[in-house]
Amino acid sequence: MQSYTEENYLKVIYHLSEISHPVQTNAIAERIQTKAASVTDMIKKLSEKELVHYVKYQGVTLTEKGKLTAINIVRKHRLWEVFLVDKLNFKWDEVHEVAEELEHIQSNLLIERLDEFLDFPKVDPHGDPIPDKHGNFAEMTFVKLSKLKNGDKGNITGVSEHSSPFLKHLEKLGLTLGKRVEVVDVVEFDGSVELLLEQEKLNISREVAKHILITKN
Amino acid sequence: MQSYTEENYLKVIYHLSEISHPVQTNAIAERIQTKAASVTDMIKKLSEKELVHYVKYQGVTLTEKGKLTAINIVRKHRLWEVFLVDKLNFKWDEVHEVAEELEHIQSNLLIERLDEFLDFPKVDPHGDPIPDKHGNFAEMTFVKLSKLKNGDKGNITGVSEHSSPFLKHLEKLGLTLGKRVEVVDVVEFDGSVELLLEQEKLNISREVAKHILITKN
DNA sequence: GATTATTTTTAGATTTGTCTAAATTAATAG
DNA sequence: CTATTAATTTAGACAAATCTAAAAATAATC
Repeated sequence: MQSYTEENYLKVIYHLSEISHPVQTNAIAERIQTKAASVTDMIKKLSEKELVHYVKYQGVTLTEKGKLTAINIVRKHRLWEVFLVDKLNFKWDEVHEVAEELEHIQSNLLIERLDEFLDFPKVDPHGDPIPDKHGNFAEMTFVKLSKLKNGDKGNITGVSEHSSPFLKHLEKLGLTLGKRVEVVDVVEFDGSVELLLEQEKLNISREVAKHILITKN
Repeated sequence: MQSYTEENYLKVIYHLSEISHPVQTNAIAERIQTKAASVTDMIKKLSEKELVHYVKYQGVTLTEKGKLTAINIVRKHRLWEVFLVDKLNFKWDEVHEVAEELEHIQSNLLIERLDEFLDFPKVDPHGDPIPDKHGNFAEMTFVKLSKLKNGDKGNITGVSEHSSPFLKHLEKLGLTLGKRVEVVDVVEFDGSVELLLEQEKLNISREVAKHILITKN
């Protein structure tokens, strides 16, 4: 059993692993809002518990055991987000902080029952995949909207940026999960994208397009 | 804002206040599974924060501020219990430990939405009253089953003992919340009670009868 | 009312997670 | 390849919550 704090470190290392391998001390410190020295201390502890591989000055990677623990926390986080949005009418930009707390509740029965109650969702309200109880993710087949060509069509199935300002912006534009879009034109000058959404034309910056995930069809 | 630990102390002091006034150090230590010395330390801290009145060697009582905090935790605990039983099909003897964790989640929005989602329940799965967001309890009008006389009728509306063995025992006898019972005879010899429950006769010990709460009608 | 017994408190130590400041290692630039 | 900069680690300290052992206060008993 790990402490609340240890769980947070594992989760952060897991997420950062998708960007850089191995994960460096400073990156963790920034995400966890703490100092590099504190991170070093905690990494040593996690290393003794065989949850991470650690080589001085080289950064950390999760062991199989650590990865499973981290994935389980991600599973709980995302299931709670679905609960908050689907059952308690939270908006998709309001769920993160509360889910950060709920993800640490210890009860396998609770989480399996919650999964069932929510009808075994495959993605959270941001389109991020929810692993099953064994830590397996369903295959996801989306591409960044910024990679589409003129005439390409598809549904919005996720976002790769979860800040409230970004999500609110998408909300205002009507670009929410499940919506169908068609690329009318990719502007050569600035890379911005001209879209067709429910018969309406709209233009989004390349920066925004990069963070919208599309399942082509 | 209080820590997880401070919240637990306040909750325990609140519950013990219903038995003895003021609450003594040892009683708290036993409930919190810690040592008397640790309790003294924490009480001093809570006293400095003006959450309890504390006089050395005389025990503690909650201040108005401390009482409100405690009631809010009780509110959260009981609402989560309703959620677990009504929505996730937990049994009434399975909910306590999980609710002990969930009661510390910090989010007013969450708890108000949960209250709404559960349709503003007035009692938890054990019949204990759920205070509203201002800390007010609905008036409860029940008596111990052991106080009823021959011929008295009423509905089971609560229990005053929450241990799993006791609840499982009631479950097996069919004595669950809402059930209507009639007292056929109070046995003079041992104080045991002969009941009529759905046309079936059954006998329960005085010890059990003392912990079943009845609304007469 | 003096003497035990019980309860509570103090004093000092421990653990977990954090910090600052200094030292060390690695990376980068000339 | 050396000098500078950046990242990381060590050493020592601190706050929160706990503990043990001893001292102090209160309660119970003869």
